[in-house]
Amino acid sequence: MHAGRSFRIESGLFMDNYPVGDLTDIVRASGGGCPDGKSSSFAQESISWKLPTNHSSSNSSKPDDSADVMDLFSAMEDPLLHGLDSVFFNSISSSMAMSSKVDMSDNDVFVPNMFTRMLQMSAANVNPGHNQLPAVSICSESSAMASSSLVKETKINTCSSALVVARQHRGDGGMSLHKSKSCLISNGGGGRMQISSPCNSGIKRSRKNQTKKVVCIPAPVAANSRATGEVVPSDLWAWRKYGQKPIKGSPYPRGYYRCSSSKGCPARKQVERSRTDPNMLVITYTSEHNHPWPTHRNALAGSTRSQPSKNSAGGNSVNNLKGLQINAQQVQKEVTEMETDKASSDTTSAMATVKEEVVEDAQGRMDIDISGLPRCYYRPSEPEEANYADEFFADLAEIEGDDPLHLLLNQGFGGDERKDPKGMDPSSIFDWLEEHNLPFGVK
DNA sequence: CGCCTTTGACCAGCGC
DNA sequence: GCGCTGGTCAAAGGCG
Ligand SMILES: [Zn+2]
Repeated sequence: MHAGRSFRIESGLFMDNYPVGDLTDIVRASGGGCPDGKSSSFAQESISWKLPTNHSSSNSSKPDDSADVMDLFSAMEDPLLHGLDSVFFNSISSSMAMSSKVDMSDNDVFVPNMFTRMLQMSAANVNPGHNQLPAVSICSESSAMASSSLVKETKINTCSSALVVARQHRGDGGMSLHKSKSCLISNGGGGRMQISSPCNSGIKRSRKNQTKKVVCIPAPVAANSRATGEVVPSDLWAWRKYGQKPIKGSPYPRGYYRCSSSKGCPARKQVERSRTDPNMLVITYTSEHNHPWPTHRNALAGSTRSQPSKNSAGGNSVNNLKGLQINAQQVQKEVTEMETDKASSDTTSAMATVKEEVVEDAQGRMDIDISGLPRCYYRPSEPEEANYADEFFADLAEIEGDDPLHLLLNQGFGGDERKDPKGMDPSSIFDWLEEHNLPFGVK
């Protein structure tokens, strides 16, 4: 089986019509700005925040889940995560989100939400027009699926869009990961994504073997709509597009991006629209950055221009910094990191599978990826698993009250549609947070 | 001037 | 070995 990974995501909402093909916008946004010198701050603070891991019985066995979790987070420093972060933000902002479900394989999965509060925050202000709030859920390994306590509790109501983040690291040997089946998400030839477990150590892996993180996010409305030209999801890194190709089976082309922050950086990212739901973007991150966040988004210089005639959706992080806009629309996001190991071949259904794996993994170490989550929010140090989420949110709530976030959110949503579509960049948020001394930094 | 996007060509992996 | 598909390279052109 080769690969055909495909992913099917269904969401209840539809935002705009996206013209086929323009991933560009999306990506661009992703370039997000990084906190300039401040980035260091992230690094310094290690976050101990952890997600509750007992969810599914499978891994429940592990007493030390927490420990694992910790590790996981430690891993978070991974730059890749940053990208996710950004995504997260975008999603948050999403206004329209209705209930959505992500479906990989045949199983429909509903993800619980986290960050609810955040969303809520944004909700009110953000979308005045829409009452519904998007809910975001994160599935970490632990939480992976619905069961995780954390998630559940946090869940907010509103229509939620779900965010799922799963990350899997493969050990080199591959074996480290879980056992067999777990990791895989199978692809169908048709459109499903498959993640296979690294079990096979023997396999040679070339490109495919690289660790990949797949994130599904609702395409920012703005971003998509070229007409309006809006926002694109951005992550904190600067990306440069180096190719685009039509993908078999999908009406939408896939854009290939590489990190432009550092020349030697192997980080890559692929962006494509979900064939099933054009509103969803599937972003695949490959390789990690070999450098710290760009202090300045230099590369950006040109970025903006990227969409000359088309739409200006793309905002570089740079841009973002300036104008922070956050727009998000739906909040459904799914992230899965996996190694591509085709070898694993099991096919199972995707989501379900994924989830399980995640859960399972305790030993394998699928890490949870919170990556999707904004680090900013992670609180350092909290021992209790269950509560993390709540606390976390609580914090958010506080923030909410304060408004900084509001500001950000509002701005974002408010939409400057007019001219600067580019805007929303999570990164900006980070900056903001930093300024305000909000807890953030995960790494 | 620097960086970006676009786009066709080239290369590698995989199935037949 | 061939063809298909996906991923990357590199030239050309554009924008700020
Ligand atoms: Zn990089």
